[in-house]
Order: sequence, then structure tokens, then C-alpha cells
Amino acid sequence: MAKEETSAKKPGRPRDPAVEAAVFAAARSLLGEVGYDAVSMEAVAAAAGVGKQTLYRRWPNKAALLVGACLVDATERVADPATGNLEGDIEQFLGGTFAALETTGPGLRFLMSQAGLDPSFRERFDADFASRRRDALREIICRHVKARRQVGPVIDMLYGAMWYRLLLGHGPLDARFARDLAAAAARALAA
Amino acid sequence: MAKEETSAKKPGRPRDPAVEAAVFAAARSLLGEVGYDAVSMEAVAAAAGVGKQTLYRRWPNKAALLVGACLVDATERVADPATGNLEGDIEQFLGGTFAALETTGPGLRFLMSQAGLDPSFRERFDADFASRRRDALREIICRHVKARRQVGPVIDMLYGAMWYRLLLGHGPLDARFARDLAAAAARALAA
DNA sequence: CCTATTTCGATACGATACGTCTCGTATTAT
DNA sequence: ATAATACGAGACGTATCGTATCGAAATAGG
Repeated sequence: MAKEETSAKKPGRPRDPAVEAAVFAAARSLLGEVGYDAVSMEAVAAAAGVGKQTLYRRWPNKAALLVGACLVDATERVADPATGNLEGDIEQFLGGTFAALETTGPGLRFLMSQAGLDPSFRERFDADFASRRRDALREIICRHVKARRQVGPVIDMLYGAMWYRLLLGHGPLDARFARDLAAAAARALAA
Repeated sequence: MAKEETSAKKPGRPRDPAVEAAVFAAARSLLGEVGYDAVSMEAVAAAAGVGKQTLYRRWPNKAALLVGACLVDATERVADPATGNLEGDIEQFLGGTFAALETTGPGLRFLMSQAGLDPSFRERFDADFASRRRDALREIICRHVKARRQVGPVIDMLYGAMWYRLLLGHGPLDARFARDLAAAAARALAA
């Protein structure tokens, strides 16, 4: 065990370090354009300028490749809001989150879909990503709200509304939606 | 136009009325067991005891068949609430919806995941299933609420919270959650 | 310098599933 | 009786996944 400490003692030709970045970029681009089903491994290989066997040498299957490609930049950063009141803080936090989705939206939508399909990935995705976002929003809300009893369901409603629109695309994720959600949440949390 | 008034004047052999129910039952069962991708049309045909061409004679593709199977089930099993007040009606509608998820939850989770992966399926799933469920909830809410402005976002929050928990599994979809959501929605919609 | 080992791009290959097409049979209206 | 349609069954073409193989290139060890 623990043979990877020096990271390379193998005799043969080393792996090209540029392959992974090229493959991930090609995969994210294709995923955002046509969706998971329509992304073929041959298209990824062609767009990245590599052979198909190189893909299967590094990733066990198509899902693992695309999950890896989307996970590398899923760690988005949303600035901490400070408007002074509950509704304003929620609106600013959601607005920043929605703005980040302009670039990371397709990848995150794919990751959530994968979470719905794969129970083991679901656990990791919730623990490493989704639950941390909920905690960030919870901390903002709890600055203003004393009664913590209703905070949990409201957080699920806010993030749920975001994912619902991200997954189905039946409505925009824009500043107005952030304002409407913040207003509804503030009324729901009012003592 | 409007040829379906008498429902049948065509010469040939009529369609077997038992086929649709058998196909939908087989499709829902397989969908809950193995997931969208692993459900093959040949397996549905075999489980329902029909020929493959019979499936393609009635549904244009696999996606339409599975969406139809789940839509029929959802509309049949969620009763129209009549408690007399907004919060009670929402709670009863959500409670009935959550109860139906005990059996249909896995299948619906697969369908929503597929919607996130496949843009063309996303359109069909929203138009044929999700938007109809939103309309059903909207009609219930609009019996009590005059100001229609905030109804749309609140519907996205309610159904969003349901799908969020169904996909990630970080919290239960039980009667208490239905009550908490109904209470929050009623406060958000209060004039 | 020489050999073993591994990666590289390229491509042939088997397996699987969608959706179409055909076949012979059964059932209905005219 | 005839035309038209639905039925179960299954062959067929196309597409994609994932595997296997090939010659060339790159690296470590002797």
C-alpha cells in the first residue's frame, strides 16, 4: 500500500500531463451544448485530440469522466452578503449564486442528475457540496431569525426552487427570481 | 379537427383496452427497479405481454411511454383537497403527493435525473408531467389567494423542496414536512 | 546503447438497445 | 366478402459503449 508517495516509479512512458485538462475542457463544453446522452466518448476524444483508449485508460466510463470534469470547478464562491436585513441578505446571496450558474449551471445540473441516479455519488455530493451550501445559507438566515424551527424547511424551499428551475428550465434563474424568493422566504420566517 | 367526438369510426380492429394499463404497470415497475437507462422497450413489451410494435404504435418513443405511465399514476392517486383554508389544502395536497412517492418515488427520481441529462426529454417531462402538477397546485392555491403575483415562485418553492429532498435524500418526505411547507407557503402568500 | 514497460493516437470489434419494417393472424365496419 | 386496422413476434439498420489490438514514441534500468 501507499505506493503513490513518490508518484512515479513506473518504467514505461509517462502520462501526458496536458491530456486531462484538454479532456475536461472538451467534456464540459460538449456537456453544456448537447447534454449527457448526446455526448459520445468518440466526440470527447476527437475534440480533445486524443485517442478513445486514452479516455478509458484514465476513467472507467463516461459518467466518471464527466463527473470529474464538472467537479473540478464546482467549488464556486459566493460573497457573503451584508445588507443588514433578512430579505436583503437572502436576495443578495441567491443573486450571487444564480449569477455563478451562468457558467457552472450545466455542470451542476449534470452532477445533480448523477446524484439522482447513483446512491453512492448522491451521498458524496450532498456531504461535500449541497449540505455546505445549505449551511452557508442557514448561517445567513440565522443572523436575523431567532426561531430556528422553520429555518430548515425554508432553506429546502429556496435551494429546491433553484435546482427545480435549473433541472427543468421552465423559468429563468435571474435577479427577479432571487428577489421573489427572498420576499417569500422573509414573509415565511416572520414572527 | 375534432374527430374524436364519437371516439371510434375506424374500420379495422379496435385497440385492446387492456394494453395501456398492462404497459403502464410494467413500465412503472421496471422504472422503479432498474432506472431509466436500463429499462429497455423489449423488456417492457415482454413484461406487459405485448409486441414491441404495439408500443411504438401508441407512444412515439421510450421517453413518452415512461412519462405517460408516471403521469397517469400521479393524477389518479392525489385527491383534490377540500379543507376550506389555504394552509390546510396545501398540506393535504402535499401530503397526498408525498404518500404516493412511497411507491413512485424511485421512478420519478429517475425521470427527473433523465430530464437533467437530456434536453429533449426535459422539454417533454416538463410539458407532460411537471407543469401539469404545478397547474394542479396552482389551481388549489388560487382558490384562496387573489394576488396571483407571488403564486408562481411559491409553487416552485414547494415542488422544488419536494424534488430537492427526493433527489438528495437529506431529509424525509413525510407528513411533518408537508405541514411545515404548507405553513411557510401560507405565510408567504398572506396579504 | 539496448531492452522492457508504459502511454500515445488510431481503429477494428462485440455487445446492447433504439426505432423501423415485415409477416401472418385476428378483429371490426361496410 | 373485403378492406382496414391492431395484434404478437421478430428481423433489420444505426448508433454508442466499452474492449482489444496495432505500430510508434517515450522513459527507466542495465
